[in-house]
Amino acid sequence: MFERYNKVQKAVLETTLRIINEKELQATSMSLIAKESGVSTGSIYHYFSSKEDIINELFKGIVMFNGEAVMKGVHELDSVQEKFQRAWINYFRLSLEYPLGFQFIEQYSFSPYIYQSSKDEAYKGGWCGPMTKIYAEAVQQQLFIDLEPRLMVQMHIGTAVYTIKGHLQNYLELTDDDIHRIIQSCWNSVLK
Amino acid sequence: MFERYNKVQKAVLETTLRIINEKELQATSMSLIAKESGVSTGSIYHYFSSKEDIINELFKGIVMFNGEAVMKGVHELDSVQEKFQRAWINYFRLSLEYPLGFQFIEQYSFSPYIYQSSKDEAYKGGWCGPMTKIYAEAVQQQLFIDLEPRLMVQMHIGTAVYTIKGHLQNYLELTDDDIHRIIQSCWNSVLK
Amino acid sequence: MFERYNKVQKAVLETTLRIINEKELQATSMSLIAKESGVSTGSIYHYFSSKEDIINELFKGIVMFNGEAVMKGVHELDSVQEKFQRAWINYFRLSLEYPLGFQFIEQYSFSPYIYQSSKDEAYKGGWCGPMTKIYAEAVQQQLFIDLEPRLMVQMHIGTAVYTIKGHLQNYLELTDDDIHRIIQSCWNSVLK
Amino acid sequence: MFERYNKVQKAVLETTLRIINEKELQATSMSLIAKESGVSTGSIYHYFSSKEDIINELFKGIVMFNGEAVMKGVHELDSVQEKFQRAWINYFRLSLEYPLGFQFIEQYSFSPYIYQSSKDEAYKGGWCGPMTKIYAEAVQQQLFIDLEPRLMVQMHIGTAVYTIKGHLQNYLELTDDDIHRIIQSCWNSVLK
DNA sequence: AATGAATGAGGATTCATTCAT
DNA sequence: GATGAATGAATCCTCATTCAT
Repeated sequence: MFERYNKVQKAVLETTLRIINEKELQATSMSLIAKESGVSTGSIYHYFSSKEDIINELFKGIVMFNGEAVMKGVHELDSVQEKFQRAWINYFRLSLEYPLGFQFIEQYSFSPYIYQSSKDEAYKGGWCGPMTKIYAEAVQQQLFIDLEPRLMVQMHIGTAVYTIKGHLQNYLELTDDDIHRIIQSCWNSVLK
Repeated sequence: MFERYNKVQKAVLETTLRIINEKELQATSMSLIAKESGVSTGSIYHYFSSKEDIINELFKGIVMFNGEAVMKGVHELDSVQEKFQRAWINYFRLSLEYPLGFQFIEQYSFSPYIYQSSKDEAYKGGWCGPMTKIYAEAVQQQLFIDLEPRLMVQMHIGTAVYTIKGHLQNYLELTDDDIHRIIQSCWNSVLK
Repeated sequence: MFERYNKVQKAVLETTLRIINEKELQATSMSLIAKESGVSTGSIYHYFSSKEDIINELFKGIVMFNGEAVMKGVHELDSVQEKFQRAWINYFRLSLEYPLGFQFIEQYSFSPYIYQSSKDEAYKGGWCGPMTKIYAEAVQQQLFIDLEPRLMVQMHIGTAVYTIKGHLQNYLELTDDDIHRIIQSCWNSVLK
Repeated sequence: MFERYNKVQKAVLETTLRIINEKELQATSMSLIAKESGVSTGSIYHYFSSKEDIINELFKGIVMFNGEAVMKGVHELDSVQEKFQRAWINYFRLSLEYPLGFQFIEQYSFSPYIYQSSKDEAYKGGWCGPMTKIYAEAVQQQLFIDLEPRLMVQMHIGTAVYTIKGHLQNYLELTDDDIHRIIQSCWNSVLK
């Protein structure tokens, strides 16, 4: 997930992601990260300027990774519906394959711990922009009702996030069939 | 919001809710709560057993309050669609009127800081159970497609939460019209 | 020396003064102060806002104390020469009786660790101002040569400080006779 | 100022002197010295055995340099008074020309950070010994009162140091005239 | 019941020093 | 000789909790 980083940074980021999911931010101490990653605190501070920096780098790294994964193979497709389906399937698959990344983004994307600059940078490399374009295209083709594309995307992100969260909390089943039906009902929900 | 509690507890809970929204959990220290609520730390520990206890009591208190508010006036209505609409409108109104409570629940409902027992207790007094019953009724009446009611509810909670979040973060507009259209698309999304 | 402070503050200030003389500022850690003063670090931070604050309070406390001691009994005297002699004798006695305070002021009165506000506050309660007045009086009475009083005071502070320092470092003897002769030569040095 | 050292040592010593005057000892980290001097930490440790060693070398280097400068041209002069005046003028000029060296010596000559061996070595190469000889000569010629020469030198070092300090702190003016008058009053202060 | 001073373990971070390259 | 990444003990400081008053 953190292929663009060097070995030490990768170890730190992966360890931090794991601990933060188990224990929350406040219980994720630098000394714990050091111990579990096998990197000394001194070295961590050689590669990251602060604990905040680690969290922000984590955020940006995951968002970038997700951005590529969600849009993978989407642009070669023809119809808006195919793109819509492929992108959302990608999103569900990704989230279920990398639940730690999913939960981290969910917990911290609205946190003051994440700098505005990280959010801005993330927006550029993330998938929300491209997804919004697909919806805009659907509106233009008069497939979708005349709602703000950003609003529709936000609605469906919510749908996806909450069903995935319910599943990861062992509260809901989520078969491949379920996923297809959820995506289908998202499509239907804004169909003209 | 915390009418069932005594004066001191109310002051502590309201102060904590305010600070935690401004500053995050880790920056919400007991001494700050004491100072801002005008209650000494000693007294806080007389009414709450720990900081975790305050957070959990906050969680339960808000969920209970929401449970009543969302289901207000719903059961006197006749048709499933009327109940569906009323409940969701209640939810949007409530969330926009009490954004602090909304954001707190969003941030902490999946947090390890909230005990399982609080979540269980919350489930009983919250609105998810009653809402699920409405959906089950709709399935039974063959209005809705044959999906697990809990899954559908979860989908629509996500839709509502994410549009409200987007609005509270100044990222989306959310007029009364928008809210009605969102609720309508939720209805359409699972319509047979 | 720190009678205006409470018991805990007094213990902390006295301990800090002792350690800082033995070991220097950088080796005077909060944990060492805590251990040696018998006050926990938490309590220290209850009474002082930071390590800097301790050092500054120490500075102000000593300067105030010295200000009173040096000028004790001076203003009831008649002639300028009597005032001059009494004040300087007071200064030598004080410095030899409280060598820790003397050395601290010497080491840190020019340090960036001491806030300008502390220095300003110290100037008001210290003895340099009153001493300068005595010199100005001597100039006015045409006893002293026509040099800036502040410059003459600074010269004689240097004389006193360096002879005391030399003595405290076991480098010079400093009998009562020596002190009288030093004060006499200061008097002579600027005599008209 | 550090001509006897090699290029790397010179760069390290000059950089350290500059930083230590700007920031104090505790803020003068090895990594900062390395960065600002353009010498890697590894290399610094090749030429100096520790941080203490740098500080001590600095101390010795400056004292040696001062020793030569203060006594420059003194011994070719005939009368004691000429030697006295020349030496003290040299000292004032030197201090005002190299304020960093002056302030460093002032701050650290009494510090535990400087080894006794450095102080001893400094004494041999410094100017205090030769200056004391001039005073002893004056006593012998019955020009000066019968005080210990070392005591008198110490008195006048104090006078010089404090007036220079006052000037460097922007607290006192110090014209050439002032300097001459100060030296004259030192002479007068111990004149028989 | 109410207070807030006292505690001290644990937090993030720094930095002199080492050592593999 | 030269480099600078790596180390981890030690730094200042915070904060949940206790308890004497």
